[in-house]
Amino acid sequence: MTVSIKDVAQKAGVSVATVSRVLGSGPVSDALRARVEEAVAATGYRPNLSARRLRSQHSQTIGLIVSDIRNPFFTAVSRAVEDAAFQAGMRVILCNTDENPDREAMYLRLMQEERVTGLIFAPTRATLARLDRAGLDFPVVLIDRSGPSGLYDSVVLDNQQAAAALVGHLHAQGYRRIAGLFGNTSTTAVERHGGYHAAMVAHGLTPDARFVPPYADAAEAEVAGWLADIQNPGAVRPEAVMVSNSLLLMGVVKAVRKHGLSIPGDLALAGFDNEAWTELVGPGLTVIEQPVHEIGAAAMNLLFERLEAPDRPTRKVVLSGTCVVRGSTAPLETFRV
Amino acid sequence: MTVSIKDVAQKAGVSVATVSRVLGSGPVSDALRARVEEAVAATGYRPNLSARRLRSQHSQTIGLIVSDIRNPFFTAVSRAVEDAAFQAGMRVILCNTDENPDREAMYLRLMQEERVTGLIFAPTRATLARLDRAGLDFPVVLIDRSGPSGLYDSVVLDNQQAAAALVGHLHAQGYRRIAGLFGNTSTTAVERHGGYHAAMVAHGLTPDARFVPPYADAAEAEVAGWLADIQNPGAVRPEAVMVSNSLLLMGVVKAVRKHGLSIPGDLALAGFDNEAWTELVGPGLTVIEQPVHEIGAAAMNLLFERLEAPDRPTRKVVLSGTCVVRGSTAPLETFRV
DNA sequence: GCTGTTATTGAAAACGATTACAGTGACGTT
DNA sequence: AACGTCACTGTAATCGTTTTCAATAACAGC
Repeated sequence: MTVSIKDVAQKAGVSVATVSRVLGSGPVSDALRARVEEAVAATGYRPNLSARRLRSQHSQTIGLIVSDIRNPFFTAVSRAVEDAAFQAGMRVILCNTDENPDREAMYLRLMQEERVTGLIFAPTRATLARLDRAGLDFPVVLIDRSGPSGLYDSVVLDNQQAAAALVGHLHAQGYRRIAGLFGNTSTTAVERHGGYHAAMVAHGLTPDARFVPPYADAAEAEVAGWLADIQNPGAVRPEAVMVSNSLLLMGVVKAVRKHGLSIPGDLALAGFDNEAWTELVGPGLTVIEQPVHEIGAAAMNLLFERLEAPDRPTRKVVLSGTCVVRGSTAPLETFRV
Repeated sequence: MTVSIKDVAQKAGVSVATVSRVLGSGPVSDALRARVEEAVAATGYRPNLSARRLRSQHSQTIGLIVSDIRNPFFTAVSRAVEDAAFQAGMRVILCNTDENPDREAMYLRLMQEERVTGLIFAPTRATLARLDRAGLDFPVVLIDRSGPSGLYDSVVLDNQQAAAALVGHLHAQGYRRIAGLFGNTSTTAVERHGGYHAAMVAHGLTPDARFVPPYADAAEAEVAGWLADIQNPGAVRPEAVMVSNSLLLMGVVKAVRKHGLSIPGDLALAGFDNEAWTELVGPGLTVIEQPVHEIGAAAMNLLFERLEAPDRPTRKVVLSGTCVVRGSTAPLETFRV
């Protein structure tokens, strides 16, 4: 049915080797080259990539395993990875794990069966802990999350510094009771909590950290609890909250709106990820902007460099975020006297 | 280096055929099966998918070509497609075309070289017009965009009806000067414009449609033009605008905010795609919610059905959207007497 | 004991490409 | 004239599987 290199060779009256050389790069006389190209066009021949990969032992494929492509951070990263990959003539296999270690294990197995050239991976804490023992025979670059173990190259945000910057900004704007809201599954949240905690202490403030499952609902419920106390003047309610990711941030905004309260009048907000909508909500939300495209591109670079030099020591690329200040953290005194 | 089925066979003292049968499904005695499984575990053997695909002539791969994965609509669809694919033991190759016909052509070629089992494709109008002549030898399901030609299965929203519903809603709320803002590349926009136009005429209103490139900036600039006239009481400015996709909608919101105007007081808004942020912006934005997950799932279903019955007549699955009413289309009389 | 059946098993032929190797002229050198 | 070199070109091995086909053994029926 489908036309193979042999059919092309026959039609052009040459050997398969010659056809292969025309398609790839080898010495072929102009006359034969023309005949072959004509035969290729006439037959509509397309090389079979499975056969090519099998024979050449190069899959030209890189794996990308993230928790959920619907998370805009990973969407942007994946786009950067795919652009870089296709530019280098490689394909990408994208997998969503939903933070489920079983699925992570299954996809790691898949990566081995695909004989991927390399893998870019945002693992859960659980998988990260036993990644050393997975026996992967291709280079891995971790993104977004990474452990202290220097076994793998990685690209991460400077989470400590970013969280500290948000706390510092809120402090400078006059806020003192600054709560922190964090997801309870990723190492990212752990690091951001670290930065939050250190900065609070450094400013002589009392940390007040809450950990919730990484869903908007959970954040909304948590914050709804605080806000219910608003009628009670005696209650000590946070004046501001630092939120460790955009999904939780969305939940917090929902809770505030549902209670008919105002930002930042009743609660100041600062979060992570400069998604398009953060500019449009209320007075605009102050966020840390991650260099998402750079993170994907840097991961690909690390991967390519490691492929060239497998034995160089591993590196951790730490990129810093930018604090985008908007109305959600307006100075306290401008609206409370 | 990497362990092959031959190594496993040798270690277990059996033939490669037996190993293959253990891994797949074939008659193998319990004794040998145990020996093979032990050898597999001991060697850490992983079958080579390229070899398997080459030999079995089944790629177990489906292609997914969209314009940009960062468009939340496609993000959600892709997630649905991937879930369904992995459930069926298949892989997905995801490609972003940026609405560029050259890239579409290149990725179509790639799909042929990968010998994909099937393709799910959101083509530009240009590519759609010559898709018949592409000579693809695998089934294709079109999503989001589709022509009248019944050559391919497709899954689309009932765009005419949805746009008409928005116009009808705006009309019912008391608005009369209702502008329409559409992207100028996709068939989707064409259909939505059709629904808009018909509904306007049906309500005895004068259509006022503008077509812009599908970027937030373009929409923002367009609307900024209208709003500049606000000081001029003689100018006939739209009271409301129906926007044909969420990216443009974002641009419109930006323009209104930048001019310090209010929604819906100065301009009522209705758009497409119920993204999370539309609930949080201003008074909430009225939108048509597309059944995104269903669209992806339906596309996979059509694909699987066609694989089973290649000759059945093509089908077009038309799903209808839901109108989610929010504050951006509050009744005109509530704020203007 | 001979034959037919059943259940396993292995040998070997694909699948469709790349590539090492050898062969063939043509041509220039000595 | 003999020989080395150069530039192509074809033959055949190979990548790691699956699958066809034949071979073998065990066992029942006669």
